Amino acid sequence: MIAYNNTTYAILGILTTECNSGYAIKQFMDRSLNHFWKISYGQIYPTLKLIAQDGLAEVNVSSTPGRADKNEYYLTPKGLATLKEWIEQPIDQVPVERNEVLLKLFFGSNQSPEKTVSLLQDYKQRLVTRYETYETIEQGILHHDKEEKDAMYWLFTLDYGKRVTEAAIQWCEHTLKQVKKEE
Amino acid sequence: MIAYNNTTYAILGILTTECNSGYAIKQFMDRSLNHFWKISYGQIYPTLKLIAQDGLAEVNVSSTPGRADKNEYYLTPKGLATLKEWIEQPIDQVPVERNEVLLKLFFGSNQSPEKTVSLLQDYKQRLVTRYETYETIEQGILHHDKEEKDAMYWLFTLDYGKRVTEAAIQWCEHTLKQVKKEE
DNA sequence: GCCGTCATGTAAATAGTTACATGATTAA
DNA sequence: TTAATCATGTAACTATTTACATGACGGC
Repeated sequence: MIAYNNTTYAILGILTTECNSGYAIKQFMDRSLNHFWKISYGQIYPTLKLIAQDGLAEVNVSSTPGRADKNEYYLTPKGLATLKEWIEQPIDQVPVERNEVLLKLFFGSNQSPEKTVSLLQDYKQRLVTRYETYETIEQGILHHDKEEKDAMYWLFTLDYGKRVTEAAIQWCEHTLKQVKKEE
Repeated sequence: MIAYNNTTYAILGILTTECNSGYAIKQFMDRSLNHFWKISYGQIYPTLKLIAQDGLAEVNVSSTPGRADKNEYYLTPKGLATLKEWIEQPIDQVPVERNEVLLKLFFGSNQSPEKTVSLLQDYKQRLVTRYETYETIEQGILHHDKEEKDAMYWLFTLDYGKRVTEAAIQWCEHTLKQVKKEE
């Protein structure tokens, strides 16, 4: 079996839900996978083409009068098998998560402590906002998608986001105290 | 002033330390920035060339008899100014950290709970190993680089890594319990 | 004689974003 | 009339990794 990249598998995965067009996939991603997998149309449309070409999905052009044509993709048994095989494979390595704030902080001795304080305060603020977004999405799932077969798994990934973000916020607070001592 | 990418700034930053050749930069990165910024030779050498071209660093070819020539780069005042300016800029957005484990977990309903348990156990193991690596590096800095002007900042970034990794490990344990109930 | 370390570099492939192009409908 | 939503797509650019090529030294 051919190996695809993770973005292709992400799209195959979304095709197991109600979403079946490029546009719908993007919508779905922006609302739910956004915190750990994000892609642009520039990747979605060519990937869908490839998926269809390789027989992992079948295309159906749906025409609604007075609406642009919509290409609907439906997973074939081969497509579902390819997805399942990938899910079962253990990941080969945990990738390095690039962090621009840490990169700037690492070279912080070339800067005044006050500027470092600003950097950290700004970062903390963004993390707090992110945390609140997670909570909002979580509430949405709890209220509207409780019967959805995937709901439990969606909540797991959100819980991850919340826990890791909370740890990062606490680190900000702790580090801010340390840096302020240097002023 | 021209805008460079973060990788270029990372290299400029490393040039403020004792490291001044492509090879030394790679060594340094692998030992210290590795957990939040990783680059390959394929990026380092071309970037160093660009940095020199733009007058951000000067090159000095050091020849030791019976050794390959070494290109030593030294930051110019312009290079240092460029670095400082970048450090001071607030980051424009916190990027999405891609996570293959979360991606597989998100589509977990297409798989048996036992397989999900394996996925999480494997992930947890890798995170524990990572945590231990951070502790080792931390001890190294505390014992060997205490007088180093950058040591405090290096420890801050390690603390971040430890806290976030610990939160992820705890999430694994918590989620494993939940998934096991489904079996 | 082989392996690890020191040392520099390029070419090809892959991955991904951004900007652009198009065009219809609906609601304010 | 203007903005938002629906809908698809491509071209150019940027970023990055991987694989390859080269070669000397020192220790086992």
